[in-house]
Amino acid sequence: MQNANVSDKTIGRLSTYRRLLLYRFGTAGQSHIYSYQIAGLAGVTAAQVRRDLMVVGYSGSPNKGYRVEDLVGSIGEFLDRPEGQNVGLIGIGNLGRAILTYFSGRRPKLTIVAAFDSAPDKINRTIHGCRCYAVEEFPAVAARENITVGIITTPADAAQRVAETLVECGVRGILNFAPVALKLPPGVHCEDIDMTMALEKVAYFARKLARD
Amino acid sequence: MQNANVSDKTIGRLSTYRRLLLYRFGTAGQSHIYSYQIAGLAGVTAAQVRRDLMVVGYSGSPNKGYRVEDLVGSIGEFLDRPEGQNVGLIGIGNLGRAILTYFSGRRPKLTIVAAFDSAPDKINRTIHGCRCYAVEEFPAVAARENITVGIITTPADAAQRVAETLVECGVRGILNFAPVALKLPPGVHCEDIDMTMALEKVAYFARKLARD
DNA sequence: TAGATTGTTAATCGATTAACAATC
DNA sequence: TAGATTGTTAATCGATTAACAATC
Repeated sequence: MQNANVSDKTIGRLSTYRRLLLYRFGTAGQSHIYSYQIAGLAGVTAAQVRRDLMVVGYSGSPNKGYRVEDLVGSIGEFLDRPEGQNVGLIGIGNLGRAILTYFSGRRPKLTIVAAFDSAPDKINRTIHGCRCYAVEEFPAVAARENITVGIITTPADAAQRVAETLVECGVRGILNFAPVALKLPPGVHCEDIDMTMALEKVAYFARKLARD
Repeated sequence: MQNANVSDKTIGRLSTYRRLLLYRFGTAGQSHIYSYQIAGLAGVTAAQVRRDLMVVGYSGSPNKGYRVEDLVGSIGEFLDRPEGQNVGLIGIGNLGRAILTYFSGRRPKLTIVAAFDSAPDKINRTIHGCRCYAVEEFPAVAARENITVGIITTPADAAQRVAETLVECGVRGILNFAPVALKLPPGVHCEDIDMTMALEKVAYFARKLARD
């Protein structure tokens, strides 16, 4: 298999490039784009962009750059599963609901097909087109809806237990908003988004920069 | 000035350690803790923890480890401004509202004191104890409330303009949820949280791991 | 062709890891 | 003391950057 281990950061940047191209393509509509133009939009170096794009196997043309349409297609072939992937969200609090709204229709190949919570008053409803279930129903729903990706927006103390359920049901990718380090077996990829940590970091550097 | 340039990642981990200690301290209540115990909770190595803690200038004791209470205090002295810092949020959409709720009362030294939007129907209200203003009022409110940190939850096309306003008003730290690379002058720290990118990354690796 | 770009290799940089000395 | 831990230095690792050859 080619490109057996591509850097986590490279995948992230490819996702960013594609979105910028889609946005740019819709408005400006230029047919070709240079690495330095993508770099300017994404806030990275042109060499970085070229190196990342080599990973997807799409070659640019010297002095003409990259064809926008083909490039978007190639990144899509590389990043997406053609038939799409279904996502389950666990934890229907304020953050969970915001994320349901945020991702609704944003990426055609990634759909949040079901949401789960342990509180009885939150289940058997529909939020932004997404059906809500009890956590106990996850195995059945995951199998029926073919859920391969999970988003955890539960409180910290419930996250580990939820993660274990997800893994047991065949989920290999987890986006974790709970502020705990999940203990997961090998073969499961977890991406953590810790908003409290991010805000404290920003506050620290703001304070430090203000002193100078 | 000692420790002139501490790694961005170190600051983030220190924030994580503190929260874990506060959580742990409240429930378990042990007076001392070893580096490997913190490491286990945070998902890093013990050597990493020791190196990070040296940055805050708090020394542990061989064979006894770190005093939990003193350690939390030392990290606080290092990370926080004693009188606290005020935060402004711009963009009162679903994500903005979720973040207002999420940070409400979570960190005593960091308070979101005002929210801003351009839509008339969203201003002059109070959401979770936070007053909402028109974006044009930002300079006046920021000066009055001493806002030094900004959270951007606007759509992508408004983010750069908003960021420039923040910087003009003396904000030195920005937490950016909009999926664009903000062009900022030196002396301003920006932390990006790109949820779409994170989900696409997770989906990619889930797909890749499922193939193996 | 000349010029500007792309693809590729070597050098640099920074953070992490591992090994060791110091300490209670 | 012996043992287990902490603080410190050197080695490793990986990603990024810079330099260069290839190409339209």
